[in-house]
Amino acid sequence: MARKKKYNETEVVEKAMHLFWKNGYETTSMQMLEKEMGINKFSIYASFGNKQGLFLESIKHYKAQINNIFKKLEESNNGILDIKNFFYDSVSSNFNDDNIKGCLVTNTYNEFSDSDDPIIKEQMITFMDKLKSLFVEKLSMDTSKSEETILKQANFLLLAKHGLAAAARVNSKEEIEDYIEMIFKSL
Amino acid sequence: MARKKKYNETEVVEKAMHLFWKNGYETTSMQMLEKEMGINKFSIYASFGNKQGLFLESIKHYKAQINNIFKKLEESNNGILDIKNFFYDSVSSNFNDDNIKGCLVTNTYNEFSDSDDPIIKEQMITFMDKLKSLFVEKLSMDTSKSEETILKQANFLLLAKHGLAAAARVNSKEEIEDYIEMIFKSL
DNA sequence: ATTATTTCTAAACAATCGTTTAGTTTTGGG
DNA sequence: CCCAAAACTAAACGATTGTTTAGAAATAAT
Repeated sequence: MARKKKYNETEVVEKAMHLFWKNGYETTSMQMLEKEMGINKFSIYASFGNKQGLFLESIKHYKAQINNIFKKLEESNNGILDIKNFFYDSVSSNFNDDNIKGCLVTNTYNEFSDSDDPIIKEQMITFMDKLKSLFVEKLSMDTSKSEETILKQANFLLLAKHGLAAAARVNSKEEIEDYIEMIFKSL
Repeated sequence: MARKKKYNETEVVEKAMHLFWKNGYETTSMQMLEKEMGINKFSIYASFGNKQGLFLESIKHYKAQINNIFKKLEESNNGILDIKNFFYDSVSSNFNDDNIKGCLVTNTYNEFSDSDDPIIKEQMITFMDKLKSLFVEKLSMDTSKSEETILKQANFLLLAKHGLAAAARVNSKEEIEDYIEMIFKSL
């Protein structure tokens, strides 16, 4: 019927994701996105509506990308050890690529902690809730633990993961690894 | 010789500090600062040069304000327990005032982690270095610990403090307190 | 080949950013 | 009293933000 797009939408979303990941939502301008994605502003708006639409699509893409880490956590059966491996897996991308800073979801959670964008906020909460219930499930494998202990430890792990993502933005690999080891010494 | 200022500089800096604390540097606009400080843009520029000057003055004010927490940590002699109390003291302001989000220095550290503003960055590094050496000093009071263990634990505590400041932005008092207790279980 | 439809280029949009400037008001010293 | 110096008000600055629009280029179906 008409002309065909010269770009692949998932490809340009991935490039946008990396930019948001590195700089955060507000700091990333449409101008930067244009350059990084290699397409015109018009095309961005045609494909994703607006900046927020592109951002939400980037987060979706991010979640899909780290889904294999989650799957590994879900499918294994070694209790706390699985969580520890999950922590290591979560930061591994930070050491392979200098352009990556922490966890995109956690970064966004921090950036919008006092904002009131309901759509973005909901994305964050569901992510965190899923993580927490996974921790509870893993910890429950140790039948000697009381329900109260499990909830406390799950909370601890969630905050520790939150802190890990923050630390991964500025600290070295060695510091991060020492940190993870220490976290699991107390459990 | 001439007219006198109608405002007190330290008073307006304190108000600016709270705004930066809550929103971060970039998100806080001169317009918001005008309103919060109760003075005109012209007066802000006359007193502090520019936005960055006002921000640096806000950080100075922040450091002076939490200096008593540092002093308490320095002057006491109960080793690790002092550090634990320091952690509690560090987040206490978050529970008294809803307008406060985490630690201003840590927030700034995160916001500018990949920026290259040398002045602001140096402010952050000196703060973190001071904290680390204080941790080392406290941990060294336990003579049974090897130097390697001390350095590892100091690193852990620094990252934990970093994570705590991040968590204090979004988590509840109970979650924070559980987190602190868990941190010190492993030491 | 023509036509309808969609993509693209490029310019412009209003709003806001940090900053500056011109002009008025206040005030203390001669 | 008067004048000079500083502090105020308020408007404007150029640059950049996210978003929209007008028109040219391209393509599939008739």
